[in-house]
Amino acid sequence: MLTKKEIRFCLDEMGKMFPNAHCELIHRNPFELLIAVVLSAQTTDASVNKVTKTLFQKYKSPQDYIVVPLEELQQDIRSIGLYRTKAKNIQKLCKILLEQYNGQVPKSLEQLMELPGVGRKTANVVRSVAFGIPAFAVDTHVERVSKRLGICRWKDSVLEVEMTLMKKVPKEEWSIAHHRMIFFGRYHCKAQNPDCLNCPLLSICREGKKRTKGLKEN
DNA sequence: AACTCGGGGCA
DNA sequence: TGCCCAGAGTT
Repeated sequence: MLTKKEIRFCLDEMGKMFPNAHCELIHRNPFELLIAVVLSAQTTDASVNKVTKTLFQKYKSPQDYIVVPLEELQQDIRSIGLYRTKAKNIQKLCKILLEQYNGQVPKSLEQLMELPGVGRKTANVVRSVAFGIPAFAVDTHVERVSKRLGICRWKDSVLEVEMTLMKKVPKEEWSIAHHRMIFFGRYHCKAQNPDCLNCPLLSICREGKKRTKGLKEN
């Protein structure tokens, strides 16, 4: 398992590789971010941004989403994966915001996770990005990178990965660390055929050493 | 823990 | 055209 110092080294190197790592979803307020993140499940941020660019001109508030027929909302987000269920969830979610939270987005993890279409990852992104609350959103990139590097164990659940990261990374850095790991995972430490030979983290990466064994010249 | 849901992007 | 990518919810 990597030490805190080794993890810091990793995060610093990721910062050099991706100095502009940040949340890529378009949003101007917590409500729009919540919608954007719910739409982003199992979908790339680029696809979501294509949809929200026009969506947010038409729908400004929770009321706007529930006064239209479900079919209309579904058509408006048709180009992303799982759009039928996502439209249903957004209407249910908007009703809950109006009925229970005076139309505002709640801030607690528990309240967010009770909303339909909002799981742990989505709730943590909203807390971190919209409200500036320290949170570690573990998506597939963060999970893969953590496991390959050796920050956590291969068999760890998503929750265990999150707990380990929160324990080993200073709280003030959770937000930037999670964005760096996402960029690192998406563009460099890819799921398929990662370029370990050209990775600045190879010297301490558990998986990288295994993968490059016998491949290195000399 | 395994399965389902359903698009876009890329080879 | 077929393979890979990205989470939540249900059993």
